[in-house]
Amino acid sequence: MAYAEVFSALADPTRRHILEALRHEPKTVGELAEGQPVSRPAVSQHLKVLEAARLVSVEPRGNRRLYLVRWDGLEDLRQYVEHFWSDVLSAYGAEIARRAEKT
Amino acid sequence: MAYAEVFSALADPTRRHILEALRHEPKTVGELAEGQPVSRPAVSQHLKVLEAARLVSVEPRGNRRLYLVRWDGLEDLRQYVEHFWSDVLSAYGAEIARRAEKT
DNA sequence: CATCTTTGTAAGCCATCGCTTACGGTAAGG
DNA sequence: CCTTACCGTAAGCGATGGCTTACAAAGATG
Repeated sequence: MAYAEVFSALADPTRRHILEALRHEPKTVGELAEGQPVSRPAVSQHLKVLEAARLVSVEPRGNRRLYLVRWDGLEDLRQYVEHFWSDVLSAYGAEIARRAEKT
Repeated sequence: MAYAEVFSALADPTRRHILEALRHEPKTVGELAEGQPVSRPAVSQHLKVLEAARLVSVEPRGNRRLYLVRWDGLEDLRQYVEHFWSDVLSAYGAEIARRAEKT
C-alpha cells in the first residue's frame, strides 16, 4: 500500500477541501474550482494527485469530468489508522497491567 | 484542529517508521535512529515534527529523552477519518436508495 | 574537575511542491 | 463550420522539505 501518496495527498489544505466538497455528491472540475481560492488548473493538478492516491475517481460526462470519492481508497486509510490505533491501545493496556502486577 | 500538521507528518516514510517503532514501547532518540537509514539529527528533526503534530510526546530521563506515542493526537486523526468515512458511506447509501426509488 | 554520552539546533544544499499563465484538445451549440 | 465552454498539460518560479555536517548544551562517569 502506498500510504505516502495518501497522507501527502491529504496534507494539503486545498486538497482536503476538494475531497470534503465531494463527500456528499460528485462534482465537475468547474464546480470544485468555484469553491476554492486557487485557479482552475491548480484544482486539476490537485485532482490528479488525489486520483493517484486512489482517493477519487473520474467519470467523463460528455464535455465535463465528474469526480467522486473512491470508496476503497478511503477504506484502506481507515484500516491503517484503526490498526495502528488498536496496537497503541493494547500496548497501553499491557503497560497498565504490568504496573498493577508489580505492586 | 490542525490536520495539515498531522497528515504531512504522516506523509514522510521515515516519520511513519519512527512512529510505528514507538507503537509498542517508548524509545530514546538513539534507539530510534539505529533502525533508520538516516542520521541521528535527521531523526531529531522528524521527532520535532511528530511532536508538533501531537503524535508523540517526550519524557526526559536524565541524559536521554524518551519518546512515546500520544494517545489523544491519534484519537483525533481516527475520528477525522471515521467521520469522513461515515459521511461518504451514508451519501453512498442515499444514492442507492434514490436509484431504487426511481424504478 | 575533566571527559564522554546523548541530544537539540543552525546552516546550507538539492529536490520537490504548489501556484500561475499559456496553450491544446475535445464536446456542445448556433 | 465556427465559436464557445470545459478541461488537462507544459513551463517556469518562489517556497518548502528533508538531508548532511558542524556545533552547543546538559547530564553521567571517572
